[in-house]
Amino acid sequence: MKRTTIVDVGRLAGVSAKTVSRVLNDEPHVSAAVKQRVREAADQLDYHPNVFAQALVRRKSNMIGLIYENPSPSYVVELQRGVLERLKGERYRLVVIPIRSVQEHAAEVVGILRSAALDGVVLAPPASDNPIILNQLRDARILCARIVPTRMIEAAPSNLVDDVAAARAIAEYVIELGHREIAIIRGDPTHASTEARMLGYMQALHNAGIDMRLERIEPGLFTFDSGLVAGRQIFARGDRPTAILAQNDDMAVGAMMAAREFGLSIPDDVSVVGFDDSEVSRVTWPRLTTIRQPVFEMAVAATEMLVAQLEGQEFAMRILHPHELMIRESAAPPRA
Amino acid sequence: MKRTTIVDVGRLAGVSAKTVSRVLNDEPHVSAAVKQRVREAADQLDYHPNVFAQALVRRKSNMIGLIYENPSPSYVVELQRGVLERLKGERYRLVVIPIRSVQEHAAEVVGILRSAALDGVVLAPPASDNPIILNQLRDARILCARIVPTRMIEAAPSNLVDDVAAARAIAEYVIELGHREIAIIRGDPTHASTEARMLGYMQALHNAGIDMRLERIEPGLFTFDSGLVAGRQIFARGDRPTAILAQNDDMAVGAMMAAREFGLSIPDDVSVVGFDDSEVSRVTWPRLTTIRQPVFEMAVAATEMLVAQLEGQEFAMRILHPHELMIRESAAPPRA
DNA sequence: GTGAAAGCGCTAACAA
DNA sequence: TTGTTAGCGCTTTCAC
Repeated sequence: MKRTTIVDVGRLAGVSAKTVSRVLNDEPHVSAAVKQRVREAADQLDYHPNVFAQALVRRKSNMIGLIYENPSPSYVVELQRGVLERLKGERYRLVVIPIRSVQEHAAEVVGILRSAALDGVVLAPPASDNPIILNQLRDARILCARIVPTRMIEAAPSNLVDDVAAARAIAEYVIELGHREIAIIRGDPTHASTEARMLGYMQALHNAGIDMRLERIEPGLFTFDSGLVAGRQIFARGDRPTAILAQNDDMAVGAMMAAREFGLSIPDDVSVVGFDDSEVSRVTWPRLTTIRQPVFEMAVAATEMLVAQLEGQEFAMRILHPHELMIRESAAPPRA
Repeated sequence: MKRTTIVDVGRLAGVSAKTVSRVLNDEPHVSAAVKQRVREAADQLDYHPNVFAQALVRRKSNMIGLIYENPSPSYVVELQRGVLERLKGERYRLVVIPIRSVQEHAAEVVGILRSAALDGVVLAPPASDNPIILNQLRDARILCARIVPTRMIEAAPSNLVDDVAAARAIAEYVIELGHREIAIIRGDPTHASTEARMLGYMQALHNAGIDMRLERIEPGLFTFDSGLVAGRQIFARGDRPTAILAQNDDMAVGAMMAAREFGLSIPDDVSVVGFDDSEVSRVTWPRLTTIRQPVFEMAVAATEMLVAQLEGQEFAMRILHPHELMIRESAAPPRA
């Protein structure tokens, strides 16, 4: 029980293997008649090319990877949706490569990629920022495109957002609502966005002449649970803030849950805002005021960059994606 | 700039290519001294095997696919997490293959799989139920393991849940709370679970002597938006039910959102229950009473079955996974 | 426009 | 215990 090969097709069509290869790869210099005979023979035999034989000789696998940490499910979903959207109709396949902690396992990553024999990878943060990964990728000649890197911007195609300005914008919005007693829930400290967003918050607070007290800054990990824990910390203390800035939506939703545990209603007793505009921000009640980061669009764009590179076409080296303040119901002026 | 091959390693170690192959594949009959020399040479040259050459000759790609439709993000996330969990430390890679509509595209699926050259696939519903896909998979000799199939149970390894009993259980719970005016939001009609869950609901209602009125059954698609629409329909009508049974969590959350639009509070004015115990059920407020379907565990088990098949080991042909009623705060006795 | 020969990097089968 | 030979199925020369 052997599988049908190019030779079988050639035999049926009365041509050589090479000619079959030419037809199937749309190479020029084949007569129309032969073309058709070969096509029919291939159909008749239900021929499918052996992708390994092709990959072996072409040195190209037609597989790309998506590398991410998995703190926030909603973020990961958007990311994958974007990559797959761009790959639709393309002959590339997506291999998903979640890394528990990029920080800890950076050195192993390229080994994984090599043995997976990927043509290229889309790097989500914090892998997109990791110099070890970037250098090894370059050495191994694996192409990449990045989502929201903050360092080595020129090293590889990048999809950027202005995290600082975005964070400043949502903080300014909260301040304009009248809040001055504000707590912050930070993201994973190994992600560069965490510091960038922090900086944006601080600028807004500073400009408004608000003194941020250090004990009002809670650590988090971009997960719902970490937001829940941070929220409990915040509400357990005596001097309750009137607003919470969470560095992503999952943590914001966690903080909202904590508020309920303390019998606080949102936004009447406390306002909560998030970051990312992920799916969860639209399905909670009240719906979450947040900053839209076009994660889906960035994933599409990164994949576009990668595919274009692989095909030897022109591609953008960097795209700055706009953010947008999404005003919903989770933030309101503080009680008088 | 050629990549290093087994021959290069052999040359450095002073042995033949075949011996290198033996060492690297942990085959027996190699002296300890040679083994070490080869290992060192491989390290020194930073040798990585060419997986295509291996795949070509072994007829095995070490890649498995996960086939799913993507109605509910929370479901997909659990599914992937489970597969990846089992694959951790294994040399298999995961290729994700979302299908827009299995119903419509069943015939194309196997072409996709063939050209992707996967060793096997994990089939999530409704692909796990699709006879076209199952038959073509068999013909193409692609192994599979299934999650919650309802038909052709013996055709391939299956992970089952008793959807009917589970649905009956949650409906009984709602009835015991005292509800008699109950609306239902159905899932995607192309998924077999939709009918199974329907049946379970009906049994509970019937046993309690409750007459289900057809206009109280709303169609849905397992998505948040479809739940929102269904909820609006339900609340827009004059005779408001006191409880809603939604066939998954995403739709339940949509229905909760609709309730709020109508100024109804949950569970005081209306109880809502879901199905699946997905992440979203724990992050909404009130938290959703639902039926836990061990999606993660089923994905782990299905992957286990698949890997065992691929390795020629023993594997279970069917596992029945338990469901569990998760009582949270979204359902309560109706107002007196 | 078409085909023959060579080889991608590896392993199976056999030989030594 | 180790090496030799012969492919896996395809594409890349380079002839014709």
